[in-house]
Amino acid sequence: MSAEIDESARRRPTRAEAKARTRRLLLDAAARVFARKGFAGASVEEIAESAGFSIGALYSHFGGKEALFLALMAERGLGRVAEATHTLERHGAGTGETAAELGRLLVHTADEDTDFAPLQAEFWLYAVRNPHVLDTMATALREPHQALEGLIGSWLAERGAPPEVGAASVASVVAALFQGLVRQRRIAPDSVPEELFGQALIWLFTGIGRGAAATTADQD
Amino acid sequence: MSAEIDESARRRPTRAEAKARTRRLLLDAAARVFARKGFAGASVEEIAESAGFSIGALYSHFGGKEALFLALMAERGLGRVAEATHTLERHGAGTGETAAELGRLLVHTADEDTDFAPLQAEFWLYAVRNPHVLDTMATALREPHQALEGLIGSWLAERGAPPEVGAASVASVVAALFQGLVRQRRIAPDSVPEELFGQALIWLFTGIGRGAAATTADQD
DNA sequence: GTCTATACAGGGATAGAC
DNA sequence: GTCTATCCCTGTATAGAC
Repeated sequence: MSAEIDESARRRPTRAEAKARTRRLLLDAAARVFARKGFAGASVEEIAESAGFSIGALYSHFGGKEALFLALMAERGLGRVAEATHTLERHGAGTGETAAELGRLLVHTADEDTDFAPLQAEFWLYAVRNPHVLDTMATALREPHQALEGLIGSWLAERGAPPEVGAASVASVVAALFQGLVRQRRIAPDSVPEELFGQALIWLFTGIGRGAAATTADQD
Repeated sequence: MSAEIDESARRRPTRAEAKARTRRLLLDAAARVFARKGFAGASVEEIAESAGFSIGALYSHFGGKEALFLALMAERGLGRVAEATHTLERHGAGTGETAAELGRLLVHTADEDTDFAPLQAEFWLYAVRNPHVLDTMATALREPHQALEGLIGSWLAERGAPPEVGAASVASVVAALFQGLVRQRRIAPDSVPEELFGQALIWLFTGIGRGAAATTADQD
């Protein structure tokens, strides 16, 4: 995990580096504990101990429990979603290969990165309950959402989609679908097989490509 | 809300009726408070007072905070989703009219029934964190999910979808999409316009009807 | 910067009166 | 059945030592 740190830095960490390391370890621990116990259910003691420090260190770096939570939200708003989007850029649109890739992404998020979805849910709940952090949340979401939007814009162009179809709307649909399926898989895995996400996107993009218009009745 | 109770019952409520009424009021209050404060953040005192009773009454009807929460989960697992599905049965598949109806359903759920989504999130988090209630949650979900599945089965048949397309999978996709869009709308309303849910379903069903197969590459 | 010790508040649960 | 009073644990936050 810290293999990238070069030798000199490892031998003589400066105070600033040590401080930054403590901060990072506290944030990692906070992500784990908040995901597993929730914001209200988590105690600062458990977070500090899980990071290998004491309560005092936590209060020194962050003002308290809420400040720590908000810092986490700002720094890791959407986890590794940016990377995932980048991965997808290597592929075309709606092919079987992309679908398989997306299936693996969903399975990994739901079954292996088990802290991701609960932490996202905690962030969402906190934002909904505290209107003054709604903006923070919306801001954290904007960047990855726009990355997805750009990617989808290319896909739409490749497939010759009608110009009325906005990439932003399609991006919202894709993101909603992903989050919804991940959560559903956690409580009823059988109802969300690995291929479903990719399959749904194929359906979606096929439908868009075939010019199903907004207010138009079906063509039967 | 209690307009259906006949006159005689209103004049002389038996002890059993009074008890049932207290229980219902406590459950209503619990739904409100749990939605607004979360499971850990809610206090039994606030729930009891919000219902117009004291802590003692709550402990008499339910064993405690957790038992109350679980009772709520079992009784209202998915809120008014069953009714919503029933509403949709009055319409055909993928028409502009149905789309408009679905848009209104989403807007109502996101903007007006403001306690719904947070309460669902609390249920989900609790189930994910306490494996022994995962079954309870899955069970509460099965019935409405099957209703949706039946509805979608008819739609698929009407539109002449390929037989490989399973109604269960499509139902998962539709449910995931709905939940995802509702949550997204709460933090960034502009990114989820009223028509989006209906529009997405039109895309989806058009794609399915045009025979976009699972592992088949696109037909360009 | 990080630790230990402590003050202080909040809330879950129970006992007994009515 | 419902209420009031109380016990006791947990957890946040702070103060001062090193």
